[in-house]
Amino acid sequence: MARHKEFERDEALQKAMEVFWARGYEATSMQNLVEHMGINRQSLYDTFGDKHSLYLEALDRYQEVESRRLFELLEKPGSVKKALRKLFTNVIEGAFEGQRRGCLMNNAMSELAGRCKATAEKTRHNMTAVEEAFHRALLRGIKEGELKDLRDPRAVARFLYNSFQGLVLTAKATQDRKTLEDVVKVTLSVLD
Amino acid sequence: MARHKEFERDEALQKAMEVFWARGYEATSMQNLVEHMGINRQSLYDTFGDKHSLYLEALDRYQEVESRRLFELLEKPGSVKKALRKLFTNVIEGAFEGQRRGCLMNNAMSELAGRCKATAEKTRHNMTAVEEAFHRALLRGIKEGELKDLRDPRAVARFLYNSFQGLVLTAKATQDRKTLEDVVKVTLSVLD
DNA sequence: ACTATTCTTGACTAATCGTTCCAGAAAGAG
DNA sequence: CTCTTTCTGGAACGATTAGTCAAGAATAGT
Repeated sequence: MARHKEFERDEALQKAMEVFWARGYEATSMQNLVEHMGINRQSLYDTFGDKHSLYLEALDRYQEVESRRLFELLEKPGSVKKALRKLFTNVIEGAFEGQRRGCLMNNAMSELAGRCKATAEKTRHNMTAVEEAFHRALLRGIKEGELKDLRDPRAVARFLYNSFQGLVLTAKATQDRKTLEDVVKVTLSVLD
Repeated sequence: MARHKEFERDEALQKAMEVFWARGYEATSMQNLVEHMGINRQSLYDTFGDKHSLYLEALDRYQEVESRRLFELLEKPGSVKKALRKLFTNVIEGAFEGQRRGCLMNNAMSELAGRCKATAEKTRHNMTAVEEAFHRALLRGIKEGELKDLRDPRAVARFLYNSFQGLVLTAKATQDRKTLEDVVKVTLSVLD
């Protein structure tokens, strides 16, 4: 047969994801991708197809990697409330790191979901996954007696998802810690 | 002297705003703008400078027009809760109109605020204005006896802003009315 | 070693990007 | 009318865009 690839597909995809994450879809050029991914232009096209296909694959990878992180945090034994607070606090901390790239799914939703069906599909899938994770966490908190018996845990899970995405966005515009902490405070007060 | 402009500056700016609103900054080309604004390419540059300056002016115009609309809705005599519900419901309805362009400030925050100081500044200004409007509405509701004595109206106002922006975003990804209504239901339950 | 396949490389499309230039048409002031 | 200014339209700018081509280097199986 023939020779093997000289790069790891997953590593290259990871790099591509980071570029899209930081710059968005339109503002990212193939030249940017070639440079950051560290692979050749032709290899890029051979391996991932065109820019749009690569973007969609990057969304998939983000979904796998970042969702798993979220699931682990929420499913770890211990206080559900503390886990949720940790999650929201992480977003606040993100506002003070240099990049302020937000969340790739959030960005995709804003930039492309309105005019690209595939993107809308993937962000919707992400939404249900996150909502589901919140829902499971809430049910666990109730079962373990930490949370009061919420009237509608499904609605609260959706509410948490919404506030979470809102916070990611708000943290792009303001660096005022008090503002962001106020949001988290009131959001989580729904659980009391 | 010389001849007058053959177009209304404000009308042209309005058109430009609509294009940026629907397509975002990067995805909008000067060609798009020329076509939709209905003015000549050169006139565009003479009147508004370059693309970026035009975008910033479009943000200003959005701020003026849409904020006034928001203020009027919230300051109109009558139930504050109903006004808030109306505001959030409007966002839900927006999810079922063809365009799904969201909110220009929201889009700007997501696409540019992370890497453009001027945009960050303008979106931050918008945030404080909206937060302020929510705050005034809450105080009015309390004074008029409609709302209970919230512990921290400032924090609740920020929370409402955050949920509002979150909803605008969420409505880009999902068309499931129940999901969006669940979010509004729990969000507004904070006032009970 | 030979051959078949595939990877890598950099030059190369054609189109589009934001922006500018220029010539001429239009219109107010004298 | 003339003069002066401004608006208009199209052509053009160089840079960059996404994507392709062709040729050589590398490595597998035989």
